[in-house]
Amino acid sequence: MVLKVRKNRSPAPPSGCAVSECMALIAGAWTPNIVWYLAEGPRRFSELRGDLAPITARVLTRRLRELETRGVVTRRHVASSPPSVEYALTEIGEELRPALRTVVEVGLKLKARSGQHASATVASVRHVALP
Amino acid sequence: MVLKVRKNRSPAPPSGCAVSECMALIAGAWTPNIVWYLAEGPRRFSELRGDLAPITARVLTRRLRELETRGVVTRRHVASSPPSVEYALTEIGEELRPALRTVVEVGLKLKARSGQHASATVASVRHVALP
DNA sequence: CAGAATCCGTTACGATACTG
DNA sequence: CAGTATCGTAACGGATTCTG
Repeated sequence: MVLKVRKNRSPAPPSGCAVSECMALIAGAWTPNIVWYLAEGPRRFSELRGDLAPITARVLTRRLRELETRGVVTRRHVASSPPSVEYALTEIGEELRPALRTVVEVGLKLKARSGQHASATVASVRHVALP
Repeated sequence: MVLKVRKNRSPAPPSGCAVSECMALIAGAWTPNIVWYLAEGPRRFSELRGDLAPITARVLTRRLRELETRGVVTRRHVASSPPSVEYALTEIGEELRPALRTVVEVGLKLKARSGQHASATVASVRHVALP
């Protein structure tokens, strides 16, 4: 399951806007998903790759680096064999959880009530374990 | 002030993901801002254009149509002179407010503590009236 | 006023191959 | 395992022009 935020690209985005820059935290098709999975605890790179199904290493790396730069996640080398890297939410990063939860709840609500194949839709909602 | 969610484009995004589709609600560089401003009450097209500063009519229209389709906002023709169109959040759309508020709060927190030009940054935060 | 239509630059993301 | 390098594509958004 993926927590994608689609279509948020902005080639020449509006600047000088405080709120915009805040939303940039969860910008990217995969970013919210990454936060979502990290909310369940620290996780290694390869584990995240597995969680996020078809994501490519390239994208995952980029998003994690960005989140690290912004202070949302931490990156830690683990001296195991083979060596791995562990990512975790920072204290402030954790605060994004309720926000994501809310958006997902609203999304599910809208999905359910947009009638038609509502039942089918709801049925197709795989384990959306709200953290 | 703009509430942009940047970099969320996805030319060939991961599909079949419930959570992804939920986050798609606030996808787009301007979408969160639109919701943000509509949270203060119904608003006409031209008013939103003014609120969202440099946004183009084309983009605003697209995002509003999308939000309308998803059931986040309503569109209503007003028979005034000149005629105008009024947009408003739906009941469910209103529920996105706390989520946006949270993200903005976290963003401001991170911005403030990422040191360096922190004071300058904080000072430059114009009226971020959390609705 | 509220938009639709066109053209176009930018870039997030995917796919693939390669490295320490 | 955890990336990095290159290439190609889709679509977001900006600018401009035109219409009901």
